[in-house]
Amino acid sequence: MVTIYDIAAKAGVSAMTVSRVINNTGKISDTTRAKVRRVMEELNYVPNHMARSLVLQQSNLLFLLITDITNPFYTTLARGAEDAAKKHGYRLLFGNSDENVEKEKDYVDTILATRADGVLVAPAGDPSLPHLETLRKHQVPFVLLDREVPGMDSDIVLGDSKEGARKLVDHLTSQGHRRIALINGSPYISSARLRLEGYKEALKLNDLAYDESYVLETAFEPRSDLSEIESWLDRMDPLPTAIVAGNNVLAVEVIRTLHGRGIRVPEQMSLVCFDDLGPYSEIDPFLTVIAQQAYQFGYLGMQMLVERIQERGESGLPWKKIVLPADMIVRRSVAALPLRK
Amino acid sequence: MVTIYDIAAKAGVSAMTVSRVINNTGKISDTTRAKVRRVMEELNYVPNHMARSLVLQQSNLLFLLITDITNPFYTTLARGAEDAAKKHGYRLLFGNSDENVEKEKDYVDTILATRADGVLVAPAGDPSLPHLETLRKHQVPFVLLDREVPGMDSDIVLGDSKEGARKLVDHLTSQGHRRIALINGSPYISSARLRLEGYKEALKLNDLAYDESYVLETAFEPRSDLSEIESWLDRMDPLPTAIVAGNNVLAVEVIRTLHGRGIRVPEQMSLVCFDDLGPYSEIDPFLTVIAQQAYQFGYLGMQMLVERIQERGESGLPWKKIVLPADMIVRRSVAALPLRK
DNA sequence: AAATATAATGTTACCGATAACCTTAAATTA
DNA sequence: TAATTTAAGGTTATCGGTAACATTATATTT
Repeated sequence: MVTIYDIAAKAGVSAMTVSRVINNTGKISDTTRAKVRRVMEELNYVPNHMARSLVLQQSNLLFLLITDITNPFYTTLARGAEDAAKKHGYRLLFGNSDENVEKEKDYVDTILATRADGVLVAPAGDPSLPHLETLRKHQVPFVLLDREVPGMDSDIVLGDSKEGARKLVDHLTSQGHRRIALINGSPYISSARLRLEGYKEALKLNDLAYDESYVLETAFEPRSDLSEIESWLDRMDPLPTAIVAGNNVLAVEVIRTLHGRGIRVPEQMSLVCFDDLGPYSEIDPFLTVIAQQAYQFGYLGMQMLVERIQERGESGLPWKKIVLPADMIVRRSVAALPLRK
Repeated sequence: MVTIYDIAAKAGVSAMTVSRVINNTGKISDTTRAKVRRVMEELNYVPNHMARSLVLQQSNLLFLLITDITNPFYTTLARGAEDAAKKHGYRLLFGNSDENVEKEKDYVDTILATRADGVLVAPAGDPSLPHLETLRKHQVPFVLLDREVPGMDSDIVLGDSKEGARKLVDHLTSQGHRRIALINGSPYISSARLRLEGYKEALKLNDLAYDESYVLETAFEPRSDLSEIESWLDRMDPLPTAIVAGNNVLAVEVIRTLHGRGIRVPEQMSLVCFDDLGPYSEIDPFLTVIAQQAYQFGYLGMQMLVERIQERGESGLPWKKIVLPADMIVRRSVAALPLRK
């Protein structure tokens, strides 16, 4: 590896002069600058980021931790974060925790070890608390995305999950549905809890009874094993006429399972969910969804993060919380039921 | 930031002893080890990865550079790479170049600067050559994914693009199609070139004339502006009865454009493409595709990369090339045409 | 002409860790 | 008992940069 000392020797100057040329600091004669530049090109010099960060005590690196890299919600969010980071001159790297608290911990270690200047975290869930505490303890600025973690105050960008769930249920009841089931993520994830709450509230407001057997709490990330959904469907008697899915992944798995049983959507079962399916929903605009503004989650979150970093912990501004609206897109996955009674 | 010197002072030992405890090297008494460990926990010590890498001359970090983080092909590939990296005890970070050679250069700089131990690269295209040369010059082991770059030999994982294109065209002709158009990625991308070649060859074998106006060479990544596709459709006279799309993104854009014109797929236009739409194709198995084994691209590529790294450039084994088969999944996006003449 | 300022560069110490070598006391062997 | 191992730990130099201070020659001011 070529170092500034190699450059210095070949150019007949001191290492410090090379450093000055690289960083455009101090006073350097044009002759020397040109000479050093030439030698740098000749030897293909690349600065050693680690040595630099070590002495400067900052890395200029930012991280984005997402929980499911195959989910269009998070990849769109990533694009937003990327654009905002670039705008502010930061480098952004991604990590994928796979909704797995262990992997998340590994990434937090990597983040601390590489002395990242800040992190955007979509936490795996409530059990992420210790990781966030670690970040806080080490004074790494972070902004949470999509999910709150009880016990941890911070800047955060959220979607209006409760309102979203209410809208979905209201839409279903407006189409005549009265037996409405919910398949949701883990109760250790704040957004899942709020969606359940919104669901319950909307049922009550529509004079519908809450039936525990109509609710399945499982995982937000894709599973190859659909048996949990299968047995849930077996358990419900009578079957609901409509299902609310806590996110896009669950919606897809429900559809797969239903298709396996020859149940068609929406003819025999209506379905709505949170989060769109990415650009691919355009092929066949089918699912009625709460289309969260994924790109904004990333973009606004990154903006808050950069502000925090640049403020350098001096002022201790209060934590900011952005709640993005839950907009419903009505498409074709809900059947209108004949009014009964 | 807590350092080993803080630990050492508080534990009443030397920094070297702390280092030994951390790395489980040398001989340390149980008493001392326990004492050091306790202090480390008390002070929430996290090793400084940069200082460590600086002296060890290796970072234990691997990178994966993809060109479109919103494309399920690449995210699935990323999952494969991740799993393989984890299996070998490496940390993996992601970068997204957005099919943009400039951004790709930034990432290459980051990679060099952080002294990554190796990189998995899906290159943006032929103009990526200088970046790869930079990596080579700095002796960073890398494995190419999905695309060849003329002028650069290396380990590589490819799909059988030519064969894939032939299969798609053959399938279309077998259904009676004789006017078959192609929308493809940039000719500066090897896979796009091979797909065009396969398309031409298959036309010839089927006794169909090659008509230049039936081919549109554009970009593989999503564009908000569909006017290029619009004017291509305007230009073709008569319209083709079927379109081959060079990847999933293009297929989606074609569908959007066609829908905008009230042209239905497959009733009025048949459509096939490379790469599946991720889990979401399961909702409505619609598009007939060449389903490349995205996960294997990442998994096998990572395996080759790790082998290269561990071999440490000593033996200079010949470059390895893995060509994954092009398997077609026939679904419903192709209409059977009545036989004419 | 002497005093002072300034441009251009060099020297030294340090960031946080580890390798390589060194020291010391206790344990083992001859 | 003297000689030799061994266990347990310390010292020093180094990785590749940069901040802070020092130096030198030239230019400017009085």
